[in-house]
Amino acid sequence: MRPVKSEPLRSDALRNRRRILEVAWDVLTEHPDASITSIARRAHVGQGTFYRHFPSREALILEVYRYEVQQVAESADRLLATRSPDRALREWLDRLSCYAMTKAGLAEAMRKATCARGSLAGVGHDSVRSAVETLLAANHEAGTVSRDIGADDLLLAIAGLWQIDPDGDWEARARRLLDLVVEGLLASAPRGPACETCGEPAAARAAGPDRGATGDEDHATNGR
Amino acid sequence: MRPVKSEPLRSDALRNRRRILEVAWDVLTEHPDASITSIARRAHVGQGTFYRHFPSREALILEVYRYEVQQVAESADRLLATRSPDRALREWLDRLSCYAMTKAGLAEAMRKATCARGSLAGVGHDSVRSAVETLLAANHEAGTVSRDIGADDLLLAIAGLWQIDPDGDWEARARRLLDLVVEGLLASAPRGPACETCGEPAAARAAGPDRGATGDEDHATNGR
DNA sequence: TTGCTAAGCGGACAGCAGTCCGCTAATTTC
DNA sequence: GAAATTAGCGGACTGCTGTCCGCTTAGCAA
Repeated sequence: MRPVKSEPLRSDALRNRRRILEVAWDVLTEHPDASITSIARRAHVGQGTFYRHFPSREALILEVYRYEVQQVAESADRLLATRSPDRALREWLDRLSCYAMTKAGLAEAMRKATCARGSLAGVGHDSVRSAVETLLAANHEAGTVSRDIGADDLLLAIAGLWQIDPDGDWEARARRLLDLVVEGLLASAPRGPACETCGEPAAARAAGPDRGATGDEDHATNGR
Repeated sequence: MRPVKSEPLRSDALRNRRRILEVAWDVLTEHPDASITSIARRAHVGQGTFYRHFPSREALILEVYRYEVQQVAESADRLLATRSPDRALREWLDRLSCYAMTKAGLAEAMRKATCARGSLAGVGHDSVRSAVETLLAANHEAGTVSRDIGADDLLLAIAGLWQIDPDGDWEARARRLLDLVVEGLLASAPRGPACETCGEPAAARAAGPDRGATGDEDHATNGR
């Protein structure tokens, strides 16, 4: 218990922690479902040591990918600065899913972490969650999404993402899912969804599924 | 392996199977996360026997609640007979979530079963899946939902349902989730939801520019 | 009834998650 | 530097999932 970084760790503890993370990174990128036991063994630490640092498998994985996840989370602000709130939201979701899918094991972790009921609000998700909150807030402000919809609701709606098999044609499935979710979000807009013909609040619709040039923004690749 | 009901079971096998199901029902209603071992023990069968009948925990649970799940699944037809396709879909989804929530342990099983990647297409889900297909087909026909959206997509979209804590205020959360999903579905409609201002349909935008009307179903998703 | 055969049994077993606790050694105090 | 104090260590242990395989016995044929 107590994985929270409270007081400064003792030197050997810090060394162990780092070693575990290194080994975990190596092992997990190759065998996403390697056992905790094997990781502990390869890091030359006892089970007890492992669990003191990472209370659960998901805690480990989220920590391993923390830096990179944070990158994605932080890109929300940049997206909001250069795009309309709805487009920003959609692109961010694309990035999130893309990242989760390509980083083998992470999707799994997200899934499990979300699966462990209640832990959604738990460890490491915080950065993602707050990113979602920021994006939603901007959309609330712009009137593109109903204020009735909170971060929890959105996270729940995209829960399906973590179930997609990263080895299959995840791109198409993820796109269809996000299309659907985003359509739903925009349809909830206080000003109502767009109408092409009379052009009323059509702006809301802008975030089309095609998303051609995502080019510029760095895709937060490769951490560490 | 081979839980598929192929040839008629030998009498003792049948007896064991029934006994396991009985015990499982009792135990699971009281302790939704009772261990397989304990169920096997209380049913006076060996582990091997248990696993021969039910290859996984989820298989057991889905079998335990099979009759009731089937009831829900079958209600789809009745709903379709008395309501518009979109209303039928929505009401059915409400029923499904309501049932899953109130039947402690089932939500859990659904979650796990869906969580175990790939097994979505697996055991027991068949009745639910085909109900979804029926409902979607009706909506495709009526033009209320884009043909691009298949049963898999919908099941993915409502994956969040199984994550909701049945002990919390699941009703509100489920409602918001389903509102969102259904809005998204209807927004994808080829004829689109009518525009209040000018009455024109918002048109085909939702389906996405690429891959226009592919026509038929069989999304040929999910390889492997 | 008796014997044959394979379907089915069940417990031993391997491997894992997660806990516990006596021991070790890093750090602090003098 | 030595003693005292704990933070931290690590492996034994519990209980679980899922597999395997030698034994039992249901079902059948004569």
